[in-house]
Amino acid sequence: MRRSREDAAETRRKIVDAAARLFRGRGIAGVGIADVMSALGMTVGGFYRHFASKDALVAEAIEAASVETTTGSRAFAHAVKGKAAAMIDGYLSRLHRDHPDNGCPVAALCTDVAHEKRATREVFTTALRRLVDTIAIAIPGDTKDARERRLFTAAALVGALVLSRATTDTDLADAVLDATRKQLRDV
Amino acid sequence: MRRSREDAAETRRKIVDAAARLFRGRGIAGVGIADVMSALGMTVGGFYRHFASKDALVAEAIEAASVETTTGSRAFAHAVKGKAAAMIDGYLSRLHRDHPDNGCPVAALCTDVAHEKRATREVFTTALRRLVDTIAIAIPGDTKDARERRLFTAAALVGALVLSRATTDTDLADAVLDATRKQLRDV
DNA sequence: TGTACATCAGTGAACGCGCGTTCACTGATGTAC
DNA sequence: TGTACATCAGTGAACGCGCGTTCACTGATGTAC
Repeated sequence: MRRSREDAAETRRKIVDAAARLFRGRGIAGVGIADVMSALGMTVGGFYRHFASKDALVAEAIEAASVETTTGSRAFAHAVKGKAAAMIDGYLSRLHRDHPDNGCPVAALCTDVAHEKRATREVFTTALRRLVDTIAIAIPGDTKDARERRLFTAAALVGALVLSRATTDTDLADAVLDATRKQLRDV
Repeated sequence: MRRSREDAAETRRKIVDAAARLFRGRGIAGVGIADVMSALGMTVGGFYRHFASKDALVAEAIEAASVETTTGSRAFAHAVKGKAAAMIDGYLSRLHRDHPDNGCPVAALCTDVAHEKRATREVFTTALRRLVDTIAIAIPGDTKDARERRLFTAAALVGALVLSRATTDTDLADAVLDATRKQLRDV
């Protein structure tokens, strides 16, 4: 039956939130519309009152996850002006590694997204820029070197997290995180 | 009809080669058994004379791609003793970025693999070790710092390549590659 | 060396399943008067 | 403010499609004598 506009808007928000969590945790191909809707205790049919397609949801979920993780006081967003160490430690923490569903969407979906439609990849590109902007709080400056160090830091952070998650050898997984944390601080 | 043992062995090799190329290029979920077999001009049925399942093929394809890219004179394998620059330049080249199907399987499949079966993830872990061993030709030494720099370099290389591939903004994609190349050389 | 039979690589159709999407329907909400 | 009607959020089943896997079959290859 019909729901009030506020209820409908809240349902939409809940769909995006659940999708953002599920896609990061199990990959884009690993999550179906039915999974997302049943996470809210709803059935599939209702989904298409809110979104035109799964692709549209994927794009919005990445955007939401990106904003959520880089603004406010979430996870690695503990970026302190001119102090890169705190942000690096947060991003490369075991907590962040072990909870991808709640973490950086750039790290969680970077190879998944390579095979998605252009619109989705553009949202991902915006998410990457947002990550680099967050790093800029810790590594400020308008010099060429500062800009390069931000991009370099982004690459090292994402690479280390992704490799640490993919590895079954827990010693190696921890070593990648520790080595990257230490070396990045010295740069 | 039945083929000779040599023919059969060659077919098996061709299946692994085609799979290694296709999985890297289009992702594990993006490639079906029919795609792999039709790349050889064969039909699906024959596949199961050689492999027990798609999972088994995935594992073997990753292994093959890993060996192929880290030994001999392929792509980024131009590692020169004590000279990291050549290897870094090769790995972070536009050629490598624009041809994932022929490149490092660790970079091509790092988030895909996170949602695969344990056996596949173990093969991936071996591939990561092999990448670090290749880096060890350029960055040798048994000190703690040398070991850390190898893991750090692996993270930065993989992260930069993956981000450069995922980004739609070609300026940003190139900048990530260039910045990482430059910064890694200074470490 | 030659012959009869067993083996098995590859074919092509079929099966079962899951997934994205559609649709007729329900009944509460929103709106026009 | 009250009433009659239109709207539309959500249901649950169905559709179409692609994919991994199976299977009966074919005929060349390998083997036993």
